[in-house]
Amino acid sequence: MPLTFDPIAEARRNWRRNDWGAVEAMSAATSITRSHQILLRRIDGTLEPLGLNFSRFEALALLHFSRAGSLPLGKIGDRLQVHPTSVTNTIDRLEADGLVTRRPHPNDRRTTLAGLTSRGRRRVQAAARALAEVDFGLDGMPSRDLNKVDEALTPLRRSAGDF
Amino acid sequence: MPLTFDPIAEARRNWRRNDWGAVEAMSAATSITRSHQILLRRIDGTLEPLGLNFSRFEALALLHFSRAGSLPLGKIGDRLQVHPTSVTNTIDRLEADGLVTRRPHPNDRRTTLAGLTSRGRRRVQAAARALAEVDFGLDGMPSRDLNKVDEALTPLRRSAGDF
DNA sequence: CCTAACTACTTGGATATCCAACTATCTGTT
DNA sequence: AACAGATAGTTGGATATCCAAGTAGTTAGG
Repeated sequence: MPLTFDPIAEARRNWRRNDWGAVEAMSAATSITRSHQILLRRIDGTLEPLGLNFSRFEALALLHFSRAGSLPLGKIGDRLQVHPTSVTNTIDRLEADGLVTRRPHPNDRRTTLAGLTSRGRRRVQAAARALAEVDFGLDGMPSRDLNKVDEALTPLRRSAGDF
Repeated sequence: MPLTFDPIAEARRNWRRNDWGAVEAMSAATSITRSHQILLRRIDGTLEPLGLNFSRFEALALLHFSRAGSLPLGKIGDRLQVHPTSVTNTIDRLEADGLVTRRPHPNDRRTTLAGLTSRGRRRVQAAARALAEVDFGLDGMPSRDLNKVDEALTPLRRSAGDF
């Protein structure tokens, strides 16, 4: 059941009334949290018929973009900013679905390479088409606003040491 | 290990090179996803010494703002936009920590009310102070940018039927 | 009334994420 | 050469979320 008021506007009023401070930051953080929730649901919904979710898609896309079509698991974690155990889990699932294969690194026996199968390559391309089709769940947002979001969030990502 | 380049800028180049389309939307969606990840980690880190996470804090704050200091579980789920089972889980934990209590609704025996204990009320106020202290993980972001994010994301939330 | 449809919450099962600890391997210093 | 410390990945344990299904209670139509 949809609300009849903007819950974030309401939260702003409540924070102000209680003198809890940092109203702008609270509001922005809550907006981001809720937007992420909306987007993730739409994106995962789009990918679900393809047997993927956003995490697995991101991993496949990364492999697709790589020269050799394969990368060390650690590299994947660095790029996607997720914990090594999450990479293990993601690649486990992709491997079980026949979309990637694990292979030992030729020079470093600690390292495992994940490589796209041809099935995986076809799948990630289909998934990219599907996501573009629905504008990543952002259809309806003018590209001016998309850029505003992007620009405004770049300093946050930089402050987290992303690059 | 921090990257030496912006992974989203890199993704934009890759999407463009592969003609995958919807570059602006991909970029914004990825920014939001990553920003959410950063914020949630900072916020949960701030709340952890208080025995809370963001979800539990949000539930407590909602109860604090309510007239009676108590709300039906379903109402909490509507406001926080989470699944009923998540509310059950959240309230279970808060109740185990002695911050809320469950009480039957006086008129509708299907309904359970969650109510703040005095411990819970003190806790949520301390948590709000802690979060304001660190500007919700957004410290360093100029409030102009905070407002830009907020404004730009409002149509997305509206499109999801939030209000 | 009484039954069918709806609503509120919980339980059980699946998935995704993180952390701590472990194994295996590599590297740099002595 | 040998060992201490770093690095790569996995396993086990904890938590949070969702969905499907179940239980209990309420409401509205015949």
